[in-house]
Amino acid sequence: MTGVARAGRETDLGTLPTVRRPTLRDVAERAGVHPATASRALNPHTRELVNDETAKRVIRAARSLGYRPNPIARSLKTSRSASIGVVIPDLTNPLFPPIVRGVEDELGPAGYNAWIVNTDNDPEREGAQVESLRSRQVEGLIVAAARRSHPLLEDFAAEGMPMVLVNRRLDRTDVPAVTADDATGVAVAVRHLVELGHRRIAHLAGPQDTSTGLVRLRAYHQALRDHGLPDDPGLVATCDSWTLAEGARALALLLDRGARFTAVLAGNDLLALGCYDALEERGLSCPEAVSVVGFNDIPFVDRVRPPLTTVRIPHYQIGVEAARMLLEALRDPDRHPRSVLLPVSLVVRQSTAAPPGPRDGRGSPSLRPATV
Amino acid sequence: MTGVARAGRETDLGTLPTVRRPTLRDVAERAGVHPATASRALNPHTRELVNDETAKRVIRAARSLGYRPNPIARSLKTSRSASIGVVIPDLTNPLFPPIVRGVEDELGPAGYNAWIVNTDNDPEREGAQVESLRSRQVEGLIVAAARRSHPLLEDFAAEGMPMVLVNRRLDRTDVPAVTADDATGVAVAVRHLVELGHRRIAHLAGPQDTSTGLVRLRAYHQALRDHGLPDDPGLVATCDSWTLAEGARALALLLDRGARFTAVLAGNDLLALGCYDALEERGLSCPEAVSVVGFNDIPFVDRVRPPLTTVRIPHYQIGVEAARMLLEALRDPDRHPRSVLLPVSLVVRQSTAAPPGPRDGRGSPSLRPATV
DNA sequence: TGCGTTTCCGCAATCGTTTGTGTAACCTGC
DNA sequence: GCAGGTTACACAAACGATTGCGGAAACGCA
Repeated sequence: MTGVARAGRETDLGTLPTVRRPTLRDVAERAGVHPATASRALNPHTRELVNDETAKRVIRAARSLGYRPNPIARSLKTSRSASIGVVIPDLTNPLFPPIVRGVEDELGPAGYNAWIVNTDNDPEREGAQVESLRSRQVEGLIVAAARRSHPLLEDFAAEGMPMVLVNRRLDRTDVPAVTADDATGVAVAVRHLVELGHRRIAHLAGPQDTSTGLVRLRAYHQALRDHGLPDDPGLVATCDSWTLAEGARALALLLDRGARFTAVLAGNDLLALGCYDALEERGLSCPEAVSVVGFNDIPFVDRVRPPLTTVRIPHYQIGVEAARMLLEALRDPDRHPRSVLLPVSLVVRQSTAAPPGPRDGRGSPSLRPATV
Repeated sequence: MTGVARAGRETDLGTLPTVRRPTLRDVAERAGVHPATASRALNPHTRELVNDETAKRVIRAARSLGYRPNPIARSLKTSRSASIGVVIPDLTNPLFPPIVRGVEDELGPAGYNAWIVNTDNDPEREGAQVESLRSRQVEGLIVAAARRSHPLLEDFAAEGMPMVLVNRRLDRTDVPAVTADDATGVAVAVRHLVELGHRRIAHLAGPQDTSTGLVRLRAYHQALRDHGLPDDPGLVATCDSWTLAEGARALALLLDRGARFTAVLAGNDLLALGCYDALEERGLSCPEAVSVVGFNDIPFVDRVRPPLTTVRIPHYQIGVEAARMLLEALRDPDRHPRSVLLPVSLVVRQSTAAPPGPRDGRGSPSLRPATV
C-alpha cells in the first residue's frame, strides 16, 4: 500500500494549487520506513546506522519526491543553523563588499552560508541586528564593525560565541582578528613621502575608538620619529567617522589652523578623498601643493582624480582568511585563538609628488611623475 | 512557590556558565500561567484574549527574565519569518548597496529584516541562494538580479511568492518592478550630446538578456530617429556583462572596426569607465576626442577622471519603493501588482563636450567647460 | 435558583526535524 | 539450544513556539 502513500496527505484539498513541500515523513512513508530511519539514512553522518539497502531506498524516495530538509525545523532541534553572521558597519563603503565576497566564497563550499547585516555604525541598530543573528542560531560571527572597546561583542565572545574580527580588532586580544598590517603600511607610506622629500607630513587620524584609527596614528608617530622628522601635534586632526565628509572637515580644520605641511597621510581612502575636496575648495592642487596618501586601496580610487597613492590591503583575502579561521574554530572549539596580520603594499599613483617650495630649486608644480 | 520557579531549571548544572535563554515556558512559570496564556499575553494581536491583569504580569515576567521569543520555533509553527530575501547580482557593484540600504530602512520599521544574498551572476549560485531563502521561509523577495526571461523567478512568482523586482524587470509584466525611467534617461542623454553638436553617437549596449540592456538600446535607437541622426548598426556594440572590462572590450571592438563616432552612450557607468580605459589605451582623450555618457550615477563616478556625465537614478529611493510595495503586497495579497518607474535626471560633468573636428572652426581640444 | 453568555485560561496537538532508548531478529559459538 | 552480542529499525520525546477547542468561573437575567 505504500505505493499510494501520498493519498493520506491529500486531505488539504482546500488549499491552493500550492503543493505542500514533502517532509521527512513523506519520504519515510514512501520508502516504507520510520521517519527516524529516513533521517539517519539521509544524514551522511549517521548513514552507517542503517542498512545499506534501506538507505538507498530512502535516498531514492527523497530524490523522487524532491525532498529538501527544512532548515528551520532542523535548527530548532539542533540549535545550529549552518550559517554564520557577517556584521558590516556600512555596506556602501567599497572596502567591505570584497571582504564579504571572500567570506562567502570560503563559507559556501564548507556548507555554511553567510548572513549579512548592516549596522550603519549605529549601536542601536547593531544591537538589534546582532540579537537577530543570535536568535537565528548563527553558529559564529564575522565582524567588521568592531570598536576597540565593544561590550556587545565582548559579551558575545565571553558567552562562547565563535567570532572572528576583520579589519578592526578589539583592545583585548582574546578575540581572533584578521587585519592588514596597518603599522607596516603606515611606515611604508611615510617612507615614500620622505623619499619624495617631504618633511612636514600631516595625518588625518580615523576614529580613535577603532583599532585601525589608533594603530595608524601610532604608527605615524613612530614613523616620524624613525625618520627624525618633527612631530608637531598641530599636524594631526582626528576624524569622528570614516567618511569622505569627515576627511574634508578635518583637513579644512588643519588648513584653517594654519598648519604647514606638504603631505598628508589619511587614515583611509575615504578620508583621503575628503582631502581632495578640502584642497580643491581652497584652490590647492594635489599633488603639486599637497601630496595625499590613502589607506586600503578600495575599488575606484585608482580612477579618481588624481589617482590615489595608497596602501593596498588584501580585501578579499581578509574575508577568506577570517572565514577559514572561523570554520576551524567551529570544528575545534578548544583551539587557541590566533590573530593574523596580512601583508600590505604601497601602490604609488599620482596623488604624491615631491613637495613644492623653495627647499630645492626645482619647486615647479609639475613634478608629477611622467610615467602613465 | 513560583518565587523560586527557576529552581527546577537549574538541573543543567553540568553545562558551562552559559545560561539557557529563557523560553516562553519560563515566562509562564514565573507568571504562574500556562505557556499558551503567556503566548497570547505577549502577542499584541491576541492580548485581548487574556485578562489585563494577567497580561501585565506576564509581560513583567518576560521583561524581568529578558525573554526574547525564538524566531525559529515561531517560524516552524507559523511558516512565517518576518524576513524578506534581497537578491543582489553583485554586491561589489556600487549601484546595489544604496538600494539595499533603502530596502533595509523601509523594512526595519515594519518589523521585517532583510536577508541579503549575492548571486555573483551565477545561475547555479543563484538557485542555491534562493532555495535557501525559500526554505528559511522568507515571506517575500526583492530581486535585483532579474533577467528578462528568468524561469527560476517566474516559477517562484507563479507559486505565489510575493516578489518585487528592482532595477531590472522581467519580460512578462505580471511581476511588479521598481525601475528607473531608462528610456527617458537615454533620451535626455542623447539630447545632451546632440545639443553639444554630436551627430555620430555610439552605444555600448548592456547584456540583452537584461531589461535595462534592452530598454536602453531601444531608447537609443528611438532617440537617434527623433533627432534625425544616422542609425548606423556599426555604432553599437553589445556587452556580455555589466563590467568595466566588458566596456573596455566593447569600445575597443568598435574602435578596431573603424567605427567613426564622437560620443558614446554607455549602457551603465561601469561600461563607461571601461570606455575610459579603451580610450586611454589608444591615446584618445575624453572628452576632447570622444565624449562619454554613463548611466546610474553610481558613487564615485563624480570623482573619476574625467568626472562622468551620467544619468542619475534614485538608488536609495528604488530600494525604499520596492520594500514599500512588497510590504503592501504582504498585507493585501490580492492587490493588483503595479510597476513603478522612478524619474531620472541628467547630471552633466566633464566627460562630455562639443565634438572635435573640422565641423566648426573651434576644433581645439580644450573645449572643456571652464567651470570647476 | 437556574440557565445562557461571556470571559479567561488550560489542554494538547502541531510545525519538521533529530536522537536516546527499546527491542525484534539474527548471528556466533559453546 | 541458549547466553551474549550485533544489526537494523521503530517508538517517542524533545526543540519552542502557536492555536483550536473545551471547560471553569463569573456574570446577567428571569
